[in-house]
Amino acid sequence: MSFTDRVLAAVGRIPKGRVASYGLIAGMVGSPQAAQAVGQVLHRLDTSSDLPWWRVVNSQGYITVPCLEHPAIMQASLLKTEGVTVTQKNSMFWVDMRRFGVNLHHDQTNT
DNA sequence: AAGGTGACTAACA
DNA sequence: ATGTTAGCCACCT
Repeated sequence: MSFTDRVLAAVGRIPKGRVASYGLIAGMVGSPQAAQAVGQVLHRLDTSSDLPWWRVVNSQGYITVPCLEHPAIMQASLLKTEGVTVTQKNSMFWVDMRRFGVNLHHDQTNT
């Protein structure tokens, strides 16, 4: 299974209503230092994909999506739809990782 | 095959 | 505390 496939699988396991950082995903697939590569994978993700790409934000909890196909504002609203509180800070969208981060709280850690 | 890129991070100044 | 710089990793050209 390629790195990409593992990343996609990991993203797919992010529970609804919660978010994960690129770094966390990287760790989940066994490459803690590949956060940027994770972003790379999601960046290439097909628009028609059913993957919950919007549940991924950076380590600070900020939405950093330059992609016009998947605007930050879209990601923000998708998250809100799931019950995630998204705040606007400096014209940027932010999520409190302490409240919605996957690693904290109870987790869904599968295999 | 080699070099450049990016939805990242953590460390420094 | 904020702004910049330097590593890191897999994918694309």
